[in-house]
Amino acid sequence: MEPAIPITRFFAQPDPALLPHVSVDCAVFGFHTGEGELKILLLRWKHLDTWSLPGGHVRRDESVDRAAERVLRERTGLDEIYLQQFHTFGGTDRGESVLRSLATAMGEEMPADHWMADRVVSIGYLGLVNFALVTPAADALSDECRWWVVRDCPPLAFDHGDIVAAARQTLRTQANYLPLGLNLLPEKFTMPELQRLHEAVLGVSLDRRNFQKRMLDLGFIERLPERKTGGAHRAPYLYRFNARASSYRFSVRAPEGVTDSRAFEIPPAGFRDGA
Amino acid sequence: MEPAIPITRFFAQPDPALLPHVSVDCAVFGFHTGEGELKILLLRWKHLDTWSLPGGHVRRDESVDRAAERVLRERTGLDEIYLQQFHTFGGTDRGESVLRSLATAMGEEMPADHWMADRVVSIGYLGLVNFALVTPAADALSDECRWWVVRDCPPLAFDHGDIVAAARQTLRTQANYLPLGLNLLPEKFTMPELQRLHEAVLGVSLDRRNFQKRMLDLGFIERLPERKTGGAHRAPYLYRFNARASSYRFSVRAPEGVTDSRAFEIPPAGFRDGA
DNA sequence: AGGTCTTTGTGTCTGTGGCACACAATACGC
DNA sequence: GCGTATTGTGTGCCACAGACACAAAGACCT
Repeated sequence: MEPAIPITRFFAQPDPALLPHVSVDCAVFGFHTGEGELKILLLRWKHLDTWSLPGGHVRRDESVDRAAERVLRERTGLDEIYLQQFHTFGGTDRGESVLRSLATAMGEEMPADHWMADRVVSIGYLGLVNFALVTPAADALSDECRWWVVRDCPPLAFDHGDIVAAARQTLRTQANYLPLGLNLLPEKFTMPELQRLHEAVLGVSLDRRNFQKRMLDLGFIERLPERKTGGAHRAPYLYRFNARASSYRFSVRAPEGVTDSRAFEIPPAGFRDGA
Repeated sequence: MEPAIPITRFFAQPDPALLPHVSVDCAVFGFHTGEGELKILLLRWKHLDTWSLPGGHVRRDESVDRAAERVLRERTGLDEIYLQQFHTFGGTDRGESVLRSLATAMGEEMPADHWMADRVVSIGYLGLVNFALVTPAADALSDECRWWVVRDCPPLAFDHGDIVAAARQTLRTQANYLPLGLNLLPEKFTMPELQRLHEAVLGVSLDRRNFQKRMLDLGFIERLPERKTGGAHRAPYLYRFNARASSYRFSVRAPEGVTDSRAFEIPPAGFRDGA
């Protein structure tokens, strides 16, 4: 894809194509159906044993949303990804000094007033992907890009720990009203798989029977005639998300994910049709 | 408060105390109990018949949250304001050329590469204030600062129309679970006043009896022995928000307003206590 | 003073949905 | 064939939202 970029470029003069002081950071979640674990995509910095979220600066010719899409395309190989902005992190010290450590470790020079070590406001994006389709790829500043089980996340650089915590909270609140599995599961899935996904996101155990009823009542999924054979015990039916659910795929959502669809609106109390 | 700042300063060299490319815009809502109208605070640009949201650049020595607080302190005279970040607007053209029109109209010079006309990513904040306590004050670039009935909002500069629309949507989703009136109403208020506030925010009419029941069930307000006399017809009781509700006042909230309190969490489906 | 009108305070009924829990059906291993 | 684990389906209870009835209170009229 991208041509290899010389490392020195990052510690040289400002790149005129990039907008300083603004970056995007993406908390990308995937779900491993076999293990039943929620995972997150992390990068390991070159020469440092430090992990962080995939992210990067915004190009002057792209919107912030597009920047997040580009970052994720480069890290995952996927072109269409569910992405949602969820919060912007703008503290005065978000750990920019990590970049100095990196430069030192790489034997590079970083001027005292270097633009990348300047204060950066970071816009957090929540990404949901089909685990099986992702091919993690490191970037110019990192050695490794791989999935981590969210429960066993390593310490993260900058304030990325806070960003992950906020992303997980966003995920939890949305789990009850959104077709969460739509972007995280393969096309066909079983009810137990969907349930384990919800349990991993919410961090609680759910009643099997009530869960199934609720999922079907939401009207997002439909049962197929086929069953999943091969496993022990009774063969579960396969399900898939229907057209109603699919209308949510790939859309970068407005504030709180509630602007553009009825499904996101929490019904008001005491509502009456009369004017 | 602030010393008067010479206009030319804004069109001179970059202010080293400010962080370029990043700004905050505040959608500040108030509720006029008498009129029963939801209002929003707007500024009119000097020499132009154009209105916009109060906002400004972020200082290098303050967090983004603090910047929003500072802007609102300057515009309203209030020190403690309910503020919540709700979305970041980062399109490639958010209407920065308005600033060029302004400079021209004021007979000022604005260099082609001027820092203020450069692309800006803006972080939107939702503010809720007690209407009666606000003393609107214009800033150095505006002639006038005043309340507008939200329904009759004039066209706004930049993409501020989108920002207001997003803020109103955020308000609507939160109206059902948050002590909305806590920050918008005076200390003591009647049930009809609270209801009119909710109706103004939601844009629907609500059943009086069910509304009262619901509000009391939420446990945020308590009835006082006093009644509001003077008006015609039966004198309504006065209510006030209790300690439980007050814990939400003045906190700049985390993503989607759901991170730091149970009250913001939407209960999961199929929840069970067992591990 | 009594009647009328409007607004507020309180209660009832019903439908829906969440949640706890029971039972039948299916697939595998012995 | 039988036991065990898992899945599919149903039932009852309770809380709550929503529709609606009726009583109480204050101001104004005659």
